Amino acid sequence: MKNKEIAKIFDEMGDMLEFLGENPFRARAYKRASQIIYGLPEDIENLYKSGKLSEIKGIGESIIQKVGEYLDKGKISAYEEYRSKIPEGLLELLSVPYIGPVTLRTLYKTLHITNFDELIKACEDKMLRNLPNFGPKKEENILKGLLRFKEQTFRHPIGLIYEDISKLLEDVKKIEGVIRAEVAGSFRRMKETIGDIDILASGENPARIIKSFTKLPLVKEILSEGETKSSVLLTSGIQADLRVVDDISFGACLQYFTGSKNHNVKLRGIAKDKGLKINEYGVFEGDKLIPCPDEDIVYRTLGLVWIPPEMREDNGEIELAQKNELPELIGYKDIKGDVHVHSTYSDGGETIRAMAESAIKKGYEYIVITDHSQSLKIAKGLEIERLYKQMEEIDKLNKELAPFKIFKGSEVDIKHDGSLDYSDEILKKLDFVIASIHSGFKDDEKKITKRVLSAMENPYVTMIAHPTGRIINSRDPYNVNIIEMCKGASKTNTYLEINAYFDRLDLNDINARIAKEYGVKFCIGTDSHNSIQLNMMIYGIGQARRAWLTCDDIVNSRHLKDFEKLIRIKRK
DNA sequence: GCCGTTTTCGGCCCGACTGTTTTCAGTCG
Repeated sequence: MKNKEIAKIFDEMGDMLEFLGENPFRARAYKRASQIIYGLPEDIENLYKSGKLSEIKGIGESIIQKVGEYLDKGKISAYEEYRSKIPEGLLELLSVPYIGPVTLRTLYKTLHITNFDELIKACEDKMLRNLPNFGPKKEENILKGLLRFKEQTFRHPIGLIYEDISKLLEDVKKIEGVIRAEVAGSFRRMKETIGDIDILASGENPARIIKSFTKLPLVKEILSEGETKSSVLLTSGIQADLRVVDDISFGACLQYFTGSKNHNVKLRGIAKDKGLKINEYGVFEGDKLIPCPDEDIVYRTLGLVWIPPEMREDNGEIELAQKNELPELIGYKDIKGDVHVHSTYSDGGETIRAMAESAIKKGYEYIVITDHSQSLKIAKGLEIERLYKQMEEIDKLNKELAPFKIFKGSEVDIKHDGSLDYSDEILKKLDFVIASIHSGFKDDEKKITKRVLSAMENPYVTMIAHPTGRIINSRDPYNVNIIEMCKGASKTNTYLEINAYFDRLDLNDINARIAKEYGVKFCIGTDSHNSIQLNMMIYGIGQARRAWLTCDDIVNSRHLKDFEKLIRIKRK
């Protein structure tokens, strides 16, 4: 599937046009097309061939022609032409704070800057301050931005900063004069990674609230401080922004700062068509303010129903909200049990009993213990003897802990030839078999897809875990053909996992949405190796909500009895 | 470059903050 690579080219073309000083709306059109293509729940090649690409808003004649050119020849001549005009690596500087297209163009044309190191040197040599519209302060900021950029090139996985953010929010809520406070931005949309933290507060005397905010213990450096808005750098190195408004504008402001940008741009377009104007203070009819203390009023005023934040990416959710046809997403409390849990039998840190008791405390009805299989020596994979011993222990515990149920499972390796790490005779004895790839990540598409497909053909395999193997900020997905995998899963009634572990979150939102189109059902599993990690379930649910999944799609949102039936469905 | 039951041309979201200016350009979200 070439969606991602094509999206990347159009994104870059947008940057190039901006840099070259072309019509900014043309640049934006490319970027928009890029985002649309990136989020497509279907293979772009199919859409192109069936002529359905032209039905998508934001994709016009010129983009379609270029998509065709890429599918045909593997490159786009317009892109190649722009690229020949711009030094390699120069556009990376657009990601540096304080450097936009205009600044970069000036730097390139006057000082002939073409990369990161040259720009650092120019700043240190004080070469920037005498350029038109530059000064010492701007030079200093750019240097700071460069150093910050060098330190922190990755976005933060949501699971790593969730607790920090919750703590910061608590601190903001305690500031004198604050009436309400919420975290907005990509955090509220439950994106798998977070760039910076957006906090929104309402209260009287915003300037005083801003002042208190900049003095919170977590704050390392103040980047900007105004009457209603401030940006700071936290001790953890993450940027946090606070915006303070009157309580009557809280809903409008929360809507506005939750984004995404594309979602908001479209909403504003709708407002405009209705003769209204939206900004962070509310909806305006001429000069008349329609107060929006709560977010749903913004949507209602525009003739829409309220849209869950996780869906706000302008991927079709606005059109559904206009028709009141939004799916009822799985809720954060709808999961009835965890299907991917390790114990001390393999590489987990706690006993089966400890994990089960923690699950009971969370209100779960069941868990599936899925320790590694024999050949994964590095993780103390279970030889058959120990697997039997584990089964006995689970039987005993189940008598004691009923009606809570521990299912006997295993995370079984898919070997290089596509066979599984236990024989069918053994697998038959388990309630829930996870098959997953832990080796041969570099296999080509054909081979790795075949491995996964043949695992799914096995009647005892219940689910494929972390189906693309990617690790956020660390390992690219292996080259499995998503569409073939989805077809296979659907055909064989094999579930696909949404792995909730903070740096996996795999399937991700886009792939899970594609899978749903093919009729695939899912389980969300935390891959926990200790009881605290059971809490990561929320990140998996967030990813599922971003994929528009409902309880009907998620097998472990079912109560024990139904779940038990659904995990046996293949064996009949 | 995209879009349009008012338009096939002329629009394209909107405001805060900073640093440079002396009324505004650039960046950011």
